[in-house]
Amino acid sequence: MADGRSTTTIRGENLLFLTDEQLRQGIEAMFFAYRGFTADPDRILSDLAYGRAHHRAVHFINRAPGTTVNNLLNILGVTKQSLNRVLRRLISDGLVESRVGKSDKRERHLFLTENGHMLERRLSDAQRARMRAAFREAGPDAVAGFRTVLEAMIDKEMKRSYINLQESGA
Amino acid sequence: MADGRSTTTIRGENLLFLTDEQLRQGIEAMFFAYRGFTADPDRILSDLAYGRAHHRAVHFINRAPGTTVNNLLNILGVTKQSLNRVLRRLISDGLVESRVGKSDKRERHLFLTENGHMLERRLSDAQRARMRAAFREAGPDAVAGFRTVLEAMIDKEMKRSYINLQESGA
DNA sequence: TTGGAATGTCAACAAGACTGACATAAACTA
DNA sequence: TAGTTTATGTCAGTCTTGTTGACATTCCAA
Repeated sequence: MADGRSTTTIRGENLLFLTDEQLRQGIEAMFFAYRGFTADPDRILSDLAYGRAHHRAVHFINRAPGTTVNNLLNILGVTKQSLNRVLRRLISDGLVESRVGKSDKRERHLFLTENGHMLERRLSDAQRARMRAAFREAGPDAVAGFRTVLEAMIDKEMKRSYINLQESGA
Repeated sequence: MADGRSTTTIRGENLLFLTDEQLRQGIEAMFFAYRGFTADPDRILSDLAYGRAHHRAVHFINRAPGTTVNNLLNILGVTKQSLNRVLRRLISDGLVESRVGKSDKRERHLFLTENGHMLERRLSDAQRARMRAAFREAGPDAVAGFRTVLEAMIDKEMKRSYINLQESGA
């Protein structure tokens, strides 16, 4: 399992891409790439004294306008106390609006304000720019593979949230 | 730039994979996949009251035994004070050994102890298991694309650290 | 030999995650 | 209708991990 050669060939297939060495390289690529992935938004956020938590909230509220706090909680995978601190700030700063639900008045539906949309745009433009450059450099086939592997790596528990989001966006 | 169709075709190429919609999907896949990527080690770490910072330190000390604190700093991209706290704990817990440099006594060279190696193995086994499952499911061509895109996403500043590491491991 | 640069340590603080306890309002249900 | 569950918010306290500032030690070069 850990000698790096145990899965070289099984039933005649060439499984060299499953060696521990290849997996280690994948792990390190993931580590460094994620740093790059967050670097540009992080710079914008730190100027505003916001953090990644605010970025995530703004991103998903933009993606699913009117989402409830509870739904956002499930997507972000944090506690309500943690999310609440972030939302409170975004609301008091006028970036997010919270509306009491019509059918169920316990729920709060979340929307970006005009200013919220402006920040979301700034952040996603920066993040997309790097992703676009990477996609262009790698080419369409590599991009397809990238997506395939990432989706296979998503936790089963989160897969539904991810799929719902993708479907709603198409 | 943001309407999702502006880069559809340039010079006759089919650049549909560079639309804002495709980029957004890549961004969300990256977000959810990274959560999966860290989930298994995180569970092990929380039992031991360690965090991701400890995992990262143990990983890279294992990859480059005898590395100096300064070198580790560059790889991890945190301040020396932040790393120091993590290292102090790992050293006092007997997972990492720090040896004063022979030629330059200001430097500390870092090594995993027997126990350090055991923890590293537990963590990387867990992380590799998920990566292996994803790789196997996606197949070798997708894995190649995955690596290509990730490497194109790494910050220029960090590219050298990444390359050095990859070369040292081959 | 002395002053600056490199390296590492300690202290204090902040963001953002966590748990636990509790309050409120609304919805559901027996 | 009374009691329970659900959704949300808040307070308090803790932990990890990032930050800056201050400082000690060591090395090297002017």
